[in-house]
Amino acid sequence: MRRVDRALEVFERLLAHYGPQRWWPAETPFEVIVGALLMPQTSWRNVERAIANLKAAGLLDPHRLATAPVATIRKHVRVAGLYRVKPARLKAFCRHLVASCHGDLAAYFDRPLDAVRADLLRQQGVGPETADSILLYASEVATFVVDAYTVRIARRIGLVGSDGVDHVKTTFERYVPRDLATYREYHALLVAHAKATCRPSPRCDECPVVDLCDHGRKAYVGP
DNA sequence: ACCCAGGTGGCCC
DNA sequence: GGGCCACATGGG
Repeated sequence: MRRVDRALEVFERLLAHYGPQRWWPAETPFEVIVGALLMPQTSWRNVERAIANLKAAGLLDPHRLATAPVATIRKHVRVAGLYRVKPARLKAFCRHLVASCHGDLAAYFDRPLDAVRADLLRQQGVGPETADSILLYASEVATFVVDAYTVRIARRIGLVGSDGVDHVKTTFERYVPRDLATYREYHALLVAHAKATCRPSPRCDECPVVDLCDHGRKAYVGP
């Protein structure tokens, strides 16, 4: 099977098996950004708790976070771990938002894509995955988000070899039509699938794309 | 008592 | 530029 067909069939089968995921689980674009900054190496459950704490304290707002003491922010987001870096990143990002666009996200995103992405990558704690997550789910840019799960699954289904993140991203973007809803859904489905079966010790008999995988066979290359 | 989580930044070579 | 490593909480 050609790789383009495989990429599309896997999407269809994941969608059929898991159903629409309705990602990103946040109420506003700003919440998406806060969640993305709190996410690294942390379970979504704890990120949700941290966001709920900020909301309850009336701090879930660019201006409020930009001026709140880091110690105060830390008190609320400690549950998300890495508390010596994440609160500072959160505040710094919000200060940047206020300084560059008065906290108006629509204005922030209203620039050429390359400029926005480069600006995101300059912010503390924002790497390629966080930047693309923000663009895809907080803005409306059809860019393919590649996280550790995506790399692992892409290798399992034979879409790529032992290539790096950049190659995985360009591969998906070449084979999957550049459609916002599709990119959002595909990434959400890959995470759902990873959490369900495609962990380092997968249950092959439960995998909905098992005949496209090499679970338990030598062709599998991954962490 | 381990190991892991939807990465990132700072090292070192 | 690639290959390590610390980071910190909460859950399996």
